[in-house]
Amino acid sequence: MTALATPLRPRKQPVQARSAATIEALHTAVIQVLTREGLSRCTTTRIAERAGMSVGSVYQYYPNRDALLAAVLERHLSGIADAMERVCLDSRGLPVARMAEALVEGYMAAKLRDAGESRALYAVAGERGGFELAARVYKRIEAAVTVLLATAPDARFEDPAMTASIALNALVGPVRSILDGQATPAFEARLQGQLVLLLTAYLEAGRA
Amino acid sequence: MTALATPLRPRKQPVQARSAATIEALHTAVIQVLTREGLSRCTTTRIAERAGMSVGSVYQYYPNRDALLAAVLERHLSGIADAMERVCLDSRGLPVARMAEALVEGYMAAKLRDAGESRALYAVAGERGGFELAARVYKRIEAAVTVLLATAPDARFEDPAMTASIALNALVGPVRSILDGQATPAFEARLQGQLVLLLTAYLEAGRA
DNA sequence: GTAGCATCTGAAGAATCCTTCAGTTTTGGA
DNA sequence: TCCAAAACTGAAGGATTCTTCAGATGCTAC
Repeated sequence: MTALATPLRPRKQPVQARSAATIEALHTAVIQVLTREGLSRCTTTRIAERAGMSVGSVYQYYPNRDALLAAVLERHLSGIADAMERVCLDSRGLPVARMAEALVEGYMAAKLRDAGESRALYAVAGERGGFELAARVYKRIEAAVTVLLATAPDARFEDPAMTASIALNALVGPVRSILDGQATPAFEARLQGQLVLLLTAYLEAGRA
Repeated sequence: MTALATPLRPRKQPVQARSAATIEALHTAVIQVLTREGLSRCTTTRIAERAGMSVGSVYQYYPNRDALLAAVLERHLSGIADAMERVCLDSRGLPVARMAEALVEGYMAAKLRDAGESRALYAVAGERGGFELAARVYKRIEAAVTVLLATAPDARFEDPAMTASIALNALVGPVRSILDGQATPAFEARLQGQLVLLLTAYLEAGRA
């Protein structure tokens, strides 16, 4: 809610190799505790125990619990954004139908790669700096998609930024619904087809 | 996570008029504390204080904090579902383009009517019974939309249930993005137009 | 091999929180 | 008017949690 930017930053950078491993263990422990216990029981003690270290070590790298959770969320979201930016670069100049395909496949792949992680972090994204963090990362992706749309040979959009925003956000809900309920690969495939249809129809209908 | 159905139920029904008022005050207090303090600081004491009553009173109606939060969330979601079911009834037999309009307008109206409430409850929906509760309510809406789609004179869908699910979930993301960032009414209107375009294009493209 | 920095440990203080319950106040009907 | 049931009160027990810090341990460069 308030400006918690500074105290949400990590505390120090790893110097030796083992500390990098510690941070890694910490991050995966967060995911595990989150899925097994839920956000409210995702406590520093439990995280440390799961990571096989002492509570004190946690505070060596993060000034408080929220900073740790924010770091894990940020890494996750950054990964998604990286993947999407790559997709956008690789799809420049394609017809919009192909862009739709690429965007859907890229987003689904990125989110479903570590389904557990994605699922677990939804709760974190709904609190504290989570909102702002997620919003910032989505802006990144939106910007990339906006640029991408401008390169389409078979379409020109009146307001590419808004089109990009709608297109992206339209994927969020359906993909999350897969993650919440557990879907079979077969169902996922059908759903991917439907999402491609959704985006393609929207993009083709929306060109000026 | 685990089966907490029973202890999440309210504890007793109001008999006198004042107790109904108490419950009402409790619910609005939850929303207020939620928006002002966030989920983790949305404590029984703070809620009671905000509602102008003693902590004990809270436990007269709800067996625990989670049950109270679940009740508030349930009422909110039920309201959305009611509105959407009404929209579906009122739109039977219309061409799919009109259905798309009605669905978008109905959903946006329902969610934005109490924007603060919607915003506040996203956090609650991401924890505990929130998942299941939200899933259940969305199933209700999906069912209504599925039935609605079958009445379209200008389209027949191969898998109406999936089409309904995609269409609905596609609205979730964009509308939430409005709620998170604060949007001007002008922007909301433009966005509504885009969502109508999105749904219309999808439904018209998806008819068998 | 050893000095010195990097990491780790984990008990303990301080702060909340959830929930209960014995007792008080209010209400509505007889 | 009066009383039994309904509501409400709020201090206190029991349980967690977050965070710190003084000391132990591991690593690496010299």
